[in-house]
Amino acid sequence: MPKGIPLTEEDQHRRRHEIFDAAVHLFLAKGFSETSLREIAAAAGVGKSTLYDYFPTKDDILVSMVVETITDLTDEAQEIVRRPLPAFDRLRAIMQLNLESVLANREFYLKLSFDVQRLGLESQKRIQTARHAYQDLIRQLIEEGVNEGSFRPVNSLLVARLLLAALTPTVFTSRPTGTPQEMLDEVFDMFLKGIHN
Amino acid sequence: MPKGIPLTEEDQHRRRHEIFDAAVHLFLAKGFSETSLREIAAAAGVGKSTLYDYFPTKDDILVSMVVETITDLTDEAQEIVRRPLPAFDRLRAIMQLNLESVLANREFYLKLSFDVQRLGLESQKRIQTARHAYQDLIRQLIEEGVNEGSFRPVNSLLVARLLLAALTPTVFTSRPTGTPQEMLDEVFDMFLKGIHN
DNA sequence: TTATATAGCGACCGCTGGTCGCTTGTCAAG
DNA sequence: CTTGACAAGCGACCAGCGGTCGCTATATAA
Repeated sequence: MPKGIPLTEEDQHRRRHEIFDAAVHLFLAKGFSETSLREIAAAAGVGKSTLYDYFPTKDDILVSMVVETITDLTDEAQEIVRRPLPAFDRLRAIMQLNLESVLANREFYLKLSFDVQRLGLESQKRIQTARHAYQDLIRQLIEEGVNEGSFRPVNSLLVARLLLAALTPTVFTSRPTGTPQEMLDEVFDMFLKGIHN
Repeated sequence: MPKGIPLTEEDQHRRRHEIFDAAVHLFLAKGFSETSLREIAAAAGVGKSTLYDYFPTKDDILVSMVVETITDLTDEAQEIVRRPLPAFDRLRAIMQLNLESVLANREFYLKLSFDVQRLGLESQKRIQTARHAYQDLIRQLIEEGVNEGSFRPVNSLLVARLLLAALTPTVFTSRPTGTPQEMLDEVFDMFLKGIHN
């Protein structure tokens, strides 16, 4: 409905979120590139070009979605980091949280995480920033563990990235070796003790 | 050039390879989805629909490329497996080989490995088969190590997948902690000894 | 000479993400 | 009350995509 009166900022946000939700729903159900802007517009109950009043490109909707997901996870992890527990237990708890997040966002990881990789440079940077914040949380935790003396003096950033890189492909495999929980336990055990005798 | 005489099987293969090479070249230079069939046809010096006489779809060209890459790597790894060395040394050599392959196919991993994830089910299966063969090589090596007593009794398939899953994201990161070789060494060390004190 | 089969092609199809100029509706100024 | 400016929304339109189809040209076989 065309209106002559400018939308309040709150209205704009609400509208934007309506479109966002419709898009996310479709992305998760059908995948990113299989969802057309025409479908998003129809689902959100607006015209196609109205989308462009709220998001500069289709990619941008995906970027917002990814950043939001990572940011939410980071916030929850931050809470764990603050607990008065040994680094080891907190690291364990964060990995558990991450597993649960991955499982809860199963469709996202299966259907959309790859689309993220082919976004433009600027989009990548926005996502990278969010991801680095999360990585740094874990990195810092590992450093605490090293200082506590409970971890060997490892390269904390590399280990943080390894841990995170291990989780998704471990859980979403065509040849699982157990339940996701069991696999996480094994992975964590591996990271702690290594495979060497 | 239209001809009434059927191509010999060898001619067909040669033609197919011309198209394949042109496509691979463009894929690596520009990316998969940024390369159009019209460009491939032009580069190969044939008409657009002639492509379809040699490849059923655009995706299929990518699948062939991926399978070929994995198969080549598997063959080289197979050679290492056969060496009369302790499992540990052979595992190390294979990881080194893998690193070199990843670095040699840098463009492929950076630009194309994500496109692979959104191929159709049938394409995925063809690639999976090739990848599983490679995984199983490493899995078997780890089992040998376990039997030798040099490795703890770990879940060999899970560890094989972890090793492979760790390599690419470790080497191709926006925050490297050293040269690829140094990072591989650290990763390998981590897998062997773990982070625990 | 005719019939048949092959190799190759480009016009064409439905679809995509993105753009542009038009319409509609409201407020502010004269 | 009229008019002008402007916000908001829209759908026709664009170039380009992967893929299809029916036609042409050519060579062999009968």
